[in-house]
Amino acid sequence: MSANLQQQLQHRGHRLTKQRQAILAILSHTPQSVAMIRHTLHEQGFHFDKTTIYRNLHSLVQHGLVLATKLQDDGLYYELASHHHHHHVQCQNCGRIEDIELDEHALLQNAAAHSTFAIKQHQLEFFGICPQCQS
Amino acid sequence: MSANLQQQLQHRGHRLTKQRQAILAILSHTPQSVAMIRHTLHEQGFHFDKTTIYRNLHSLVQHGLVLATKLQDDGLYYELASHHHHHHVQCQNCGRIEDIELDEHALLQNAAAHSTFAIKQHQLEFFGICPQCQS
DNA sequence: GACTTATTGCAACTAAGTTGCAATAATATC
DNA sequence: GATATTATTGCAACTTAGTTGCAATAAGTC
Ligand SMILES: [Mn+2]
Ligand SMILES: [Mn+2]
Ligand SMILES: [Zn+2]
Ligand SMILES: [Zn+2]
Repeated sequence: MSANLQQQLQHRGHRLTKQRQAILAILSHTPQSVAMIRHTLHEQGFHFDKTTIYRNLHSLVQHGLVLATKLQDDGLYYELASHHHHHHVQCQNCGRIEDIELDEHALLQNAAAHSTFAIKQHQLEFFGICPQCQS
Repeated sequence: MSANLQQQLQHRGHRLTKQRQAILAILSHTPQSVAMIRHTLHEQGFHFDKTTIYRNLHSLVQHGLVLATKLQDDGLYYELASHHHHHHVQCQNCGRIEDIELDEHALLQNAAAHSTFAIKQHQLEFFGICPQCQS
């Protein structure tokens, strides 16, 4: 767990419980579902209550340390927020998820040019076949 | 209900029940949640079981007559599939949803240029403030 | 009208996520 | 280190959208 992240947590009055640390240790820049996170925690020998996991994810999102994304299935996927804004591609065959960094400026102009709304945010995910599954 | 739609249904062995007709009559090109659809049905004096509504929406999506979209909240939003591919903007203030037709070619090139996946589909929704809510 | 079978309604169920609360433990203060 | 404060945890009970099995109903066909 980065010193920076730890600072941010404590600065906000968050405590460094072993639950929160374990959860943060599992999160990465690849979005993971709650089921995946819980599964990994179990593999590592942790047996936290689901309530604890949900509450931690929510508060981390609330405080901007973690991002929640919707993908194809139900529920949310969580990833560390420490990267700059980007999107994802998910393999329709194996489920692998990868970051994809678009030309955001082009995207936003494209949108602004076709709507009268003052656009504040967007949600964009791609689906396809990853290199491994192509061959 | 368009003659074309009716044809498609019967061609696929679907029956024109009053339930299915009422549901289709409510659907438009603006995505609606199941709650909204059920609410309108009630207003119109129909009291179909929720099972019937879910099953109809699912089979209509399955057969390509209806599109299901994810927006900000949980659950899916349904709209008629008879338009060409497009996206939506949802007002963060009043909830109003509008179609938005992007330059899809530019979007897909933007994506292809930044990923090694063979991209097959995408999911893109915008959120902002509608003209009415701006003033 | 009689026949076939897609569709409906109902009741029971499932499971993800939430809530209230008393017990616990991380931090601050001395 | 001991003490006080309160964020956080675990548990049990609950909520609620959506699903499933099945017998009754009603489209569509001849
Ligand atoms: Mn990412
Ligand atoms: Mn639309
Ligand atoms: Zn793959
Ligand atoms: Zn509005």
